[in-house]
Amino acid sequence: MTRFDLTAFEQEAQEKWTHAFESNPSDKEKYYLNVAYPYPSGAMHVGHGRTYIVPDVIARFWRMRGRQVLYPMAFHVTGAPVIGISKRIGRKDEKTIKLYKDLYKVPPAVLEKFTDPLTIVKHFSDEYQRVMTSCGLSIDWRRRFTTVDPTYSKFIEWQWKHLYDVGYVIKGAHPVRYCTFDDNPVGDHDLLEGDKAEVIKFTLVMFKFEDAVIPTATLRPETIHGVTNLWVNPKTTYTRSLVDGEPWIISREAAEKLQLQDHTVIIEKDIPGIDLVDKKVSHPLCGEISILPADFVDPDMATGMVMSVPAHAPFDYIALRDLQQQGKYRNIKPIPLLRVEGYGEIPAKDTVEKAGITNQLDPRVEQLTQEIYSAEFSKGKLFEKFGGKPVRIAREDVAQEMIKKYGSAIMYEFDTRPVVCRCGNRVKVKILHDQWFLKYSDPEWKKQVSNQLKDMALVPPEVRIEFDRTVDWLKDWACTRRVGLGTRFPWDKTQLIEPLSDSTIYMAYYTIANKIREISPEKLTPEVFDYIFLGKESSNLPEKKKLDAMRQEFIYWYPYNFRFSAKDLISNHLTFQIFHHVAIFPKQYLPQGMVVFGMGLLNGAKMSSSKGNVFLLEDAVKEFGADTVRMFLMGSAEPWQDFDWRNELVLSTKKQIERFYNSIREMKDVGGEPRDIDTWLISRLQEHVERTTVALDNFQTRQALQEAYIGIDNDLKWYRRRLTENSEGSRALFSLCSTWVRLLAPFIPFTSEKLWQDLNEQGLVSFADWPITDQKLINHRIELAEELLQRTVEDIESIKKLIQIIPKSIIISLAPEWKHEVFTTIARAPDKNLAIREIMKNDTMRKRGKEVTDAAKQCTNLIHRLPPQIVDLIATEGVNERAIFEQAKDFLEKEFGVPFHITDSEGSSHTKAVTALPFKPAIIIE
RNA sequence: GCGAGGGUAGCUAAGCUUGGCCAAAGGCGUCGGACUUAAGAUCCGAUCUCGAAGGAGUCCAUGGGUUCAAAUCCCAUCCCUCGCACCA
Repeated sequence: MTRFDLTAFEQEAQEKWTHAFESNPSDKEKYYLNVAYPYPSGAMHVGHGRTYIVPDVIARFWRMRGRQVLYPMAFHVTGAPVIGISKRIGRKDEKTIKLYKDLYKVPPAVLEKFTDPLTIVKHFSDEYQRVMTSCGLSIDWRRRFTTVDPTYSKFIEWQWKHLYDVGYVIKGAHPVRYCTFDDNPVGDHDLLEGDKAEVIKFTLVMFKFEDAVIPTATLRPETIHGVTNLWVNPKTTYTRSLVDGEPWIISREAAEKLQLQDHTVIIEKDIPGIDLVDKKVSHPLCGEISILPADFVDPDMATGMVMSVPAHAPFDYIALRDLQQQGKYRNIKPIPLLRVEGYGEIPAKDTVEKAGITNQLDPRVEQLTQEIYSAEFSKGKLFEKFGGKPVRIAREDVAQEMIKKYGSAIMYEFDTRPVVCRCGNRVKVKILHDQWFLKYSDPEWKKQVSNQLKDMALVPPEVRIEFDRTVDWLKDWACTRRVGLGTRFPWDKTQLIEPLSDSTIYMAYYTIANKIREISPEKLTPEVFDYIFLGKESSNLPEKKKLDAMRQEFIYWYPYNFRFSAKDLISNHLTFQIFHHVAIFPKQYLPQGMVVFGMGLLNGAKMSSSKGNVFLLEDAVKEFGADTVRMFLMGSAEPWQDFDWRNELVLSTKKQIERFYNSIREMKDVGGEPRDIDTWLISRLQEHVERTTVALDNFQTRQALQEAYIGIDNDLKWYRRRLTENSEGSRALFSLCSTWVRLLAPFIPFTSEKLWQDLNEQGLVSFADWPITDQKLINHRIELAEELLQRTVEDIESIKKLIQIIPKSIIISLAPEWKHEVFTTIARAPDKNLAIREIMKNDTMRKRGKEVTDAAKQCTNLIHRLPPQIVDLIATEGVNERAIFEQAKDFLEKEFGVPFHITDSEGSSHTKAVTALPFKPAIIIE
């Protein structure tokens, strides 16, 4: 007998599988599923494992159900991360070296070559394939590619030509976070500090000052009507600068910033802030006012000069109050300009006084500002003399008017500061020109995507809302980059197509990836792809025969049935890919469905390579075996839920597999005659098959495992208990073995393959027929009988435990016929509360009086406690309780070691006997 | 802040869509027993409280409400996770 040895099973199965999952078009109906391909810049951890094992289980399930299944894989190597990694390794950055050497276990000789970014992705692509294979993923590896293959680039060029032709690739200007030291835009991950900072658009209100202007930045241009003064920080040095030829008074920081925002700036001279105090400025909308000193003014915020609206801005109010308390500027009064529900005439005054703020540097002032800002924006209305419009409308109108008439400009600034690049340099806002966008804002395009979403299956259904919202919210997407790996942007060869934009329709590329390699890249003109994917004929197509084969393959596989990915990609990739599909492919080739995954935890904490909190997939496979890893990952949570990897739990999964293996090996050769309990076992099995199938149909891997493993295992426990002495069961067990192995084959394919062979079944279990439910084998009568027996045994056990006497005999006392009538009447009644009237219409019942009403109450109670199917069965088919207990007498006496008597409760002298109910006989222990 | 999801016994996790099968599945842990020279493994049993009869009491983030009946429906509050774009 072969011992349980997962490693041996793995080796055996791998040999048989070498080319088994290479999939070509056939007569069978297809099932095409794919996953977001990995970016191979590091080793796989168990979180990745689940991402690829879930689709594998589904692939194996449908393969067994007779579909032609395609599960392909490729590698996304586009983008900048590996560039950074290779640089860091090049300059011997300790943290990086440690990560790659110790955690990812890259041999020193290989690590040396990691100064070349392509070597990194090549190394880890191979490793990914090796580890994925060791997990038993049924992937067609002939279709593997990377996104920097010349052939793939040709495909991307074709895709982009289409997008361009329909006007979805556009050019424009765009404010970005920019590091002047790196001379590059910076993303969140490039930031040391300020990763939540957003770029905000300010209006510069231009105040006339001598021969120059003082620009003050504001989000609330409509409050110009309430300006009483300007603020200057007396402790800061300002500049007089020529901005586009016009003299502006701005902070030193502002001068630098404006240069990045399409202005030419020449600093003429410094002006100490103190020198500006008490000077006069004017604006047509508020007249002449003074510049006052205030410490809260930040020279690094926009222009470094602020206009003051003390009636509506808490900062302004407090600063002014502080000055006035010193006896200065007593003549300046806050000028209200709008009314907002819930506040008095001067909202800033109300809130500041209510909060008891005494100092302009109090951190709470920031909160108050936010509060008033949103209240006024949503509910505020300007006074009649200023037009009477709601604030949200007036704001836009005034800004427009100022730009048109009063020389206002736009300035971009962060909402929170500081924002610091990884290089240590301060990040600023720069307006990028020649920036290319994908026009996701296009209403028509959005509409097509929404419509397609309606036709798609989304798993779990809750994510639909999130998709809809994403489509709604999506703005234009900057789609080119200056650094990284990838395909050159066709309309500006100095730029590259950005990684999230070159990975949107590659699922179509998989269908031809193995064949297109035979054609040299330079022959792959857009016309070639037009033919393959869109069926568009044109003259001089090269290698027509091969193209035809590819066209056939595309038509066969496309559209894909399901795409799998983690939930964090909903707001970008998963939605992008629908955009691109609807823009390029006709309706019949558009995506059919998506399955969204949860995250992975390790011992309760989020898995993260950078924090070292990872468990490598390869180590897991070596330590526990591939089947164990698979079964654990599939069984611990449904795919869309977060799962938590804990070694001790994984270990118990391994024991379960071993128990399964041993069970099958013990049961397969048993040859006794089948009896009622075998009928029961096989009947129950039908239901487990049904439920497992439904669960997998719905991608519920956990639910499926509970049915297919625990459900059947529990039945077997009862079955063994019910066997008479010296019996190991019957030959019915063989059919259970065969079914059971197939049910678990998608989850634990290695062990299943081994057992399938032991059962002397033909071929690979990976391609065996998925079990189907046989209605003829379902026997409700016997199931009901066992149910009654199980419940009675449980009751006896719990009574025995409670009364602590050593029983000499046990009497099962059955309910009389009239109680069955009561039970049935109530069970059938649509309104259980009215059933008692129905019963009392019967003369013989009425004569029994209170006895009947009591029984009715008890029956109603019992009916509510029993599963509805059971109640139905009792009511429709009835139960011959006496026969059941007589037949099980031997079993019961064996179980409890005392003689059993089956009697009728009617006429019994035992006080307990009256408690007998249908399906709940009275139990008398003596 | 905005958007989405979630809070269930020592832990983990079903169930809540379609209120009564719910003291609430399964797993882990813990305790007891069997086996064993012992340990481990395995198997059996127990695991909210009370109870010498299968029952009762309290419970499913918190506080209200609807209902004969609520973990499940409604309202409010508190807490947690994820996404928010030039990044795979």
